[in-house]
Amino acid sequence: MPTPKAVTTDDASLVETVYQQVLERIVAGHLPCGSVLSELAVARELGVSRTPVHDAVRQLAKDGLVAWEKGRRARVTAFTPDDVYEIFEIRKYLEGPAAELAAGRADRRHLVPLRATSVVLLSNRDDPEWTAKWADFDEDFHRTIAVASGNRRLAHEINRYRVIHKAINRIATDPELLQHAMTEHLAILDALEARDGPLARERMIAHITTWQDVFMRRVPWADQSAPAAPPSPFRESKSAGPPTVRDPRK
Amino acid sequence: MPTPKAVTTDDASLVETVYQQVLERIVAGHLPCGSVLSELAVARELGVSRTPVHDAVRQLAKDGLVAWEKGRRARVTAFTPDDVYEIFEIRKYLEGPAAELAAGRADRRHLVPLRATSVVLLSNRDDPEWTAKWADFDEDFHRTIAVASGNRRLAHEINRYRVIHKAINRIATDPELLQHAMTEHLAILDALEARDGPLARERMIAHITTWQDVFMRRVPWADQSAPAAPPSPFRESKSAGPPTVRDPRK
DNA sequence: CGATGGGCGATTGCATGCAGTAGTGATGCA
DNA sequence: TGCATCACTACTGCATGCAATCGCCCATCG
Repeated sequence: MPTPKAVTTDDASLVETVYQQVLERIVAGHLPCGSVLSELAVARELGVSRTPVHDAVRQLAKDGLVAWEKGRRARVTAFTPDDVYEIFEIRKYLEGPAAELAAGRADRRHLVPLRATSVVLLSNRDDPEWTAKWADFDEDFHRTIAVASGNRRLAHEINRYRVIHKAINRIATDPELLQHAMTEHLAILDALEARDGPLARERMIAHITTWQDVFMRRVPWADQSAPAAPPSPFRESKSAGPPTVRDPRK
Repeated sequence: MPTPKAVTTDDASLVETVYQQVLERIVAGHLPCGSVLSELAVARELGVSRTPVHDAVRQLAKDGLVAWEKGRRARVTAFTPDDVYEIFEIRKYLEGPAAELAAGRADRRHLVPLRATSVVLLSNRDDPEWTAKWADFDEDFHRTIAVASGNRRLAHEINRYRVIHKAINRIATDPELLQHAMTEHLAILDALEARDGPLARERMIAHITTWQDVFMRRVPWADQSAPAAPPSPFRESKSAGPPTVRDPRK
């Protein structure tokens, strides 16, 4: 079969397509955390050769979503509580300043659509697809602020961590929680519109902390299928400090 | 020739080896910014096949050191002044908190060697290899603080930006400048040893700002070989804001 | 009955082939 | 003489082959 079955209506390279496909599968919960990621299996499933899959897996490894085992096998990263804590910390370091910058460079073109969408979202609270729409808005919200910061590389880094965030976010279904998050979003928007940088920063950090607490408390990874020692990149690098239980916050 | 000429005394994968080799060449100034990066040429030069080179180039692209052109050609990233500014900003966002965290978790095992090395370095100021040793120390200094932060992912990200930093750092030869940097290093060490987080953070940010200013002022990329519109990743993504000359600082 | 070693299967790393495409140089026309 | 078009070349993307390695399973031994 020289011509594969054309995974999608390709406009980009196959590698990019495979990357997106695998990423989607990880985020969606297929390819559960800790499961081995067989290049051959993925290639067969997507109807492509192993080469682009190989490349895509390496990309995912760079993103920290896939961990190389000591051999040459790749596993979907199983995030430890430490990982989750660290990821949210870094999000604060990145998105806090981004919010502050965005307040200074605030552009109506950025902010107005966000507020409009949020208003719509708050009024149609019994929409059956409300959760999905909320997720879209959340995505849009953080991405817009990142872009509005004016620092393209910062936006790029924030986006990288949003991707990771999506991979560990399987619990955001509690309506009350989402409602609370929406309140925080609006508070941040207020600060942005008022061009109050420090306030925007503070509220963004508080917002991320809220979610950090939620994730750290619910600990959904504890009762996952993963047996005992789930793999994770950035783990085996340093043989230094013991993996002590981390203090909740500074 | 089934067995290539063994680039190095390989212990890791070929891809990793090639990655390091190319990275080194970029940092060293061979493979100047803006030059096309031919997979075939690299493969021939290193005596390996195209496959591992292809993988390595993709990795470098993920790191932002290589930019894909519209076709499928890769070029060594030519950093614009905007890029350099942004990179240093992000370094502040990452290394500032890292310093603060490191102050809180400060471990003698981390700090003592740093101070020892710095003392040696300050006494042998007429060592012919002083500049090289200084660079090593600088590397060690920032990496140690990153690790001492306790946030492994943060350390990883800081390291990523150190790599980029090395790629654009071709001017750090002014002894007076290095001397000044050493002073700042010591000031940061003082704060760390005093376990004063906020002060360490502040001094780290000031330190990075110093270098940011130096890089922005000397503008070494202006008289480089690159003709006019040097390519850079993260550039063509958004068609939004005009690439206005950036304000020096916030 | 549990642990350890050997054999087998599966999978990955690297090399190479093929085809498509972009870049480049030459040539012809205005 | 300058510009546009065309053909050629070279390089990259993807597929596939080969060999090495790793994991797993079973058999044998303590």
